[in-house]
Amino acid sequence: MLDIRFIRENPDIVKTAIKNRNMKLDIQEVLDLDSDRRKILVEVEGLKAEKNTISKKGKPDQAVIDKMKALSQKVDDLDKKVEGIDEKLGNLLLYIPNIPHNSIPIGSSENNKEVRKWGEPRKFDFKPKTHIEIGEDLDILDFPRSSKISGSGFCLFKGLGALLERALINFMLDLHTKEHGYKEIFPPFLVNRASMTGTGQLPKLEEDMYKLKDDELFLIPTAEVPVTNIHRDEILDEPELPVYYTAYTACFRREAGSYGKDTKGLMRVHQFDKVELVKFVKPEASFDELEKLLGNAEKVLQKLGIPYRVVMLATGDISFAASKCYDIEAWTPGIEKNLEVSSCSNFTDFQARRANIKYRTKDKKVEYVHTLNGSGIAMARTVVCILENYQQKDGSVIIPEVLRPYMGQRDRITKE
RNA sequence: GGAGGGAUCGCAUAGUGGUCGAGUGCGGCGGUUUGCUAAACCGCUAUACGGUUGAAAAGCUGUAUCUAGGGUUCGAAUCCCUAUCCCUCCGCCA
Repeated sequence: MLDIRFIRENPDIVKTAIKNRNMKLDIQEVLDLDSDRRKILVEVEGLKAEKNTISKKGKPDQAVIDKMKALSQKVDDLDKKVEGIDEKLGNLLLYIPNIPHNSIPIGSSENNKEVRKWGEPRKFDFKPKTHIEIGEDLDILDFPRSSKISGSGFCLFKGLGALLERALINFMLDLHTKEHGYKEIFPPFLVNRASMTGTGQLPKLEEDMYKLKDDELFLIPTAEVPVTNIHRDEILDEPELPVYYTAYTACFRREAGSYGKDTKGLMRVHQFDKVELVKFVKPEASFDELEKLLGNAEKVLQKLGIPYRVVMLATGDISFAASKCYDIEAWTPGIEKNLEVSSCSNFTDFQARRANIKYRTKDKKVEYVHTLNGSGIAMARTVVCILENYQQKDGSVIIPEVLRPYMGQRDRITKE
């Protein structure tokens, strides 16, 4: 959410931001409502002041009571008007996106900018199989049965496949806690509406979320939601910052409207595991912190030995709440794609304002923190990368060295 | 699922219809005193949204906020209703 005062004072910046995001949104109504609201506030607050003065005098006579009744009636009417405006205004503000940072390219996804590449795609002396074929041949992935149990878009890991999944989670959490200074969190997987609104999933993306109708709870689409909301409605002290959290959670996404896209195998599933990185930082540090966060996520792929590229997203491609965002795309030789395995974003004060997360500076001022998050990294697609990049001619898969301690020192996955 | 009890300023507590513009203690910040530390003493101590002065820093001022939302009343922290959360007990349960 943007600050209404910022919009009032910088309408052109907001309009440009909306245009650069290729969105159609008119902010004139917001400006009009805001100025109406302030006019009425002046009037109603004056009347309330008068009421307060009278009621402080103690027991009134009949004339005063009559006057107060009339005043109360006026105040009620005006209060209702303000309430109506507040509701409309609040709703409109929730649909105004963050201002993209001036360091990112303007335009649609075609203007995304590759900032670096790491690693060389492996050369195969045989035709590489897809992870689906590898998984079936090794009997570590079972799609027919996951469909039977749950439906399409789910996966069932078996044996060393299940162990690989668990090894990846533990490896990533250890890396981020021991080497990158994050505190480990294990949050609830079900959250309330206030949390979903705080991080920006609601109200816009409600149809993408799994919802428990009887309890008004949502399955989390990412650990970002519960972890960022840890500090919702709080004022942190400056010395506490920066706060770094990492969390493993399962993530649940309906993927409504994406039927037919990447539906094969593990590329787009309704439930997947992810290790997430979340930061709360001082405003002046947030763009440096984004680079560090990105580096932390890249480190996972480097240690796993999977080639990738880093892409800076253009104004039309970054998410609603983000000011700047990098995607990490890993190369997968079987399905021959660059798969997005991580997305690292700086939300500046956009989420903090929505979720009301602040900090108190040394000279006692209260300001919004900046929030960031990034996948560090998403599991299902990482499994795709490992299986396809490390497959051997004999059908086995070499286990990357860093994972071996988590897999009983085993060095390859073979059919059991 | 059932029965009770509770939620007040960072923490602890006082407050059962107007003098609450929320008291007190602790903590925190600033000051006095001091060779240093402590103690003692004095002062300050939240957030949001407006208005206004100012170049700005900042100040002055209004309104709202005693978990949240409704209601009663001329007037609500206080009375009533609902929701949420916490605690105790019973039942069920990994």
